[in-house]
Amino acid sequence: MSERELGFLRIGELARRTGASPELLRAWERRYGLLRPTRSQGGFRLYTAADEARVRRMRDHLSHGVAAAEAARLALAAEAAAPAARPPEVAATAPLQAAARELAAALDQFQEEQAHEVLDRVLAAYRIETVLRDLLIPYLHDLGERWARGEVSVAQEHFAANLVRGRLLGLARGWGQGHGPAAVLACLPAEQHDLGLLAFGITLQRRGWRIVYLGPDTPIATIHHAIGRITTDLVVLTSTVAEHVAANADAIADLARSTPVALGGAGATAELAARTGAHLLDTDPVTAAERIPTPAAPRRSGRR
Amino acid sequence: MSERELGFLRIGELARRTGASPELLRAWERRYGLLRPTRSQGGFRLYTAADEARVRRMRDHLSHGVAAAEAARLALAAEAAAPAARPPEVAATAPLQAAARELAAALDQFQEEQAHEVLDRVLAAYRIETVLRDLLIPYLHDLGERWARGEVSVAQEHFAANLVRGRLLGLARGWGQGHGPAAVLACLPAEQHDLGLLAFGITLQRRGWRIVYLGPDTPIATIHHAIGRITTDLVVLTSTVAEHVAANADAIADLARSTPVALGGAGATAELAARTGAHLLDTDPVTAAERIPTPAAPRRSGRR
Amino acid sequence: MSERELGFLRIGELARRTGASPELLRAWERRYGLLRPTRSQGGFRLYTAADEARVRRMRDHLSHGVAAAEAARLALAAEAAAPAARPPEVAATAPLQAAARELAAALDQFQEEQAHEVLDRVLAAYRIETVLRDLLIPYLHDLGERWARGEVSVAQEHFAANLVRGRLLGLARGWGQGHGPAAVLACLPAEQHDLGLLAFGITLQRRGWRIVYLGPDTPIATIHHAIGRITTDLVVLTSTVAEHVAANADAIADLARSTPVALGGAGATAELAARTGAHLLDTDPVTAAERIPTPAAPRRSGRR
DNA sequence: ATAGGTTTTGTCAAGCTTTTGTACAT
DNA sequence: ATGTACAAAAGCTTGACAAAACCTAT
Repeated sequence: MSERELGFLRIGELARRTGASPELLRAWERRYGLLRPTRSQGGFRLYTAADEARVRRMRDHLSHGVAAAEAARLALAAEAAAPAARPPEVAATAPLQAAARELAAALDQFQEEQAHEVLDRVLAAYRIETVLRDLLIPYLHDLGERWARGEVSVAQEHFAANLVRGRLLGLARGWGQGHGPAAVLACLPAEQHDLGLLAFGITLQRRGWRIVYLGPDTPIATIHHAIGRITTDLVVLTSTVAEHVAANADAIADLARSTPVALGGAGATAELAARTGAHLLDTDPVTAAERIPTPAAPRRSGRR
Repeated sequence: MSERELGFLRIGELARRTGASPELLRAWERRYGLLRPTRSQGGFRLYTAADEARVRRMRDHLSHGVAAAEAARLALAAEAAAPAARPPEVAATAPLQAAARELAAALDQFQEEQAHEVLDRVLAAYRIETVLRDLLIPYLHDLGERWARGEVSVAQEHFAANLVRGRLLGLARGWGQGHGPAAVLACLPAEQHDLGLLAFGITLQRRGWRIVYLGPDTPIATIHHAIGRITTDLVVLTSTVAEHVAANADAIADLARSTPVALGGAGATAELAARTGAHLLDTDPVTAAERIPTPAAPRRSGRR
Repeated sequence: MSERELGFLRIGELARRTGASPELLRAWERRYGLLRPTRSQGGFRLYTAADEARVRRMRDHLSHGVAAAEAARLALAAEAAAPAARPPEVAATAPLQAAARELAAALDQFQEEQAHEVLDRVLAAYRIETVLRDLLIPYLHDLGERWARGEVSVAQEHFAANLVRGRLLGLARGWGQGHGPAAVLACLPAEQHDLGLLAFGITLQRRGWRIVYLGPDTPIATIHHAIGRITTDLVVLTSTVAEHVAANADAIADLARSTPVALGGAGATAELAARTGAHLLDTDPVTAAERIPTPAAPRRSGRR
């Protein structure tokens, strides 16, 4: 199970690899449903690597004296449990919370594949905004708290954050194209946490905005430079530390005189917003983005 | 060292593991009720890991000089009853009816965002089966009736149906994976309504089945082709028009001779089911899927 | 006797280097498409180093007991994976072609999981527009042609189309929200092929539009109803059959008098577009969507 | 503990089809 | 170079068989 062996095996090769005769493999299929190969155009059985693993488990159980029918049952059952492909009725009441627990469990164990699997499933079933607001942001919040309490190592936190960042960046792809109003997004100097800002940007983009993303630790001067080159309808700045916001208050105020500025993150207080003339974002990033009004909606005609 | 023992052992292997002869194990069962094995289809005793532990305790007592009858009593007494916690079932459908009204209002107005928002909320709180049976299927039914009465335009109906289809296909993602029994799902020729069939498939998948989905307007002949490539345990065909079922009755009967076939949708009548040798699905798709028995193990052995 | 064929090998030399006879190499090309040599002026096959490597992989798989058809598939698929790992984009479509082959192989075999795996991998590496234009649309086109030639059964076609539709509808989720211009999308009456229209809609949405999707087989009259309820900037109609367009020409012309209409699909001809006063979409759906101008771009603030 | 019968499970065979490397004619 | 043909190898299905393992009852 090392590499991406997407290929199919025919029965002879499977037999050779597992040490079970073709006749026996067919009997196991017929009697216990151990294998369910697809067929070639001409009807030959085609097996996958997963099938090979299952036969191995079967043989293993047999060598331990388990009767064939039971060995097959066990070999099959191992699959229902291991890949959490099917959330086994745990917490049937709140599927999304169950998914959050699954995600946490996978990431705590450095199980990249299973984490992606959970995210794939959830993204297929829910709107992105919901996944961000009700799954990923609470998860990241919880992760941060567990890290603060020492329940999670730096390695686990980094692993999880980077995996989530990768997914968010994937969702963000192409967010700068289109014709809507444009927002410039940046973390204030010294601020490294950009996941909330990414969620904000994704939500905003899905409401018709174009996003110019400057990311963590951005000097205010850089923002001036960006604004000079792009018609900008909104600048969004975030920081988790109020002191860092305060340290940049004058520059922010200066910026806010020429362009609408919104201030978010745990370090953004009402007092600082008032002082800088910025708009305060005081809810979760998704809700905050949904509340941003669209500037000067174009009046369209139905008549031509 | 622990989960391998989830399987059953036959008497020979139990004897080998515990050092007690099969005859002795049977005698202990008969005389002291030490063991209460389940039986295989053919009558073989099947023991669990708990049985193995009990035999070990028995032998242990015996080696300490305790008389057999007393040893058995002790070995049995050691077992304490561990009551299993039962997950509470949430079943209040009143909020779902409210959600159905919200959904209808949103879709009637071509409000995609609100419709998705309702569905996200409901899916986050209820089991998928519940959402399908108590929200979406009633909603679609109602939509159809309003369309027939001319209260809803084709545009509204198309818009709503396509949005719901998108959500259902999202929930369906990955339903072909796994190693459970496989069902091939298709609408009969000329039939375009596949939403009920999607709901059926999603429910069936969550009960361990694999789904191969062929969708609307599928010629019967092509199902033979699919079956030739996939080990198929069930074929499900639906149509809303009895005449369309009747027009294909011979082909369905032919199919039913080689594979179990179930017939659903408003066009599936008891008479047609009897005529074609198909199983009739005469409830809502979710309930119908829940009633499909899982083929425990392919019991196709050639006994005579 | 010949020009210097820089870096190219002829079949004899390739045979000598790889140990496969020329006849065998030709058979592999014919049966599995393993090689696609360019030709010399006189018709000789000219192979590259990549071809040689591919033959080596093929032989390697064969020596491991993999059947020839599978060995070829793997040898080809290896090309899809390797370059995809590298930083992406820049219109290198060769890996996408390989991915298309992988996708075709998976879907032909009703392998849902592997098909999703290919799509996940590609979507993680490329822009959606690129995946649509260079992978999915060519794939669907090819699928249609193979179906017409009888190389693919209706079951395979249905299965593939429904899986792709599920992915597209997933990508489309939320396309009706936001504040951009709105487009109403529909297939003309009798038209069931909506995948191209979905691709069109997704592209348009990513450029800032809002989409109202009515889907297959939509009566023109009902579009009026939708337009009456939504401020509509564009109506897009498609059909693969010119006769169906012609049959609705008057209604389309009527519609086009009050709202901009674009006409796409294989059934949309310049003549019909001219007759109905509709705009002709005569490229692939993605390119067509990218060429749609945004109506009356709002002049945004950013006072300077 | 033994006898007599049943179930389970690995193996085999007959008759036919598909796959695949190689050969040959044009 | 192309296309067709061919035959060996590998597979398929159905049906059957026998040894091992297990049953009950005496």
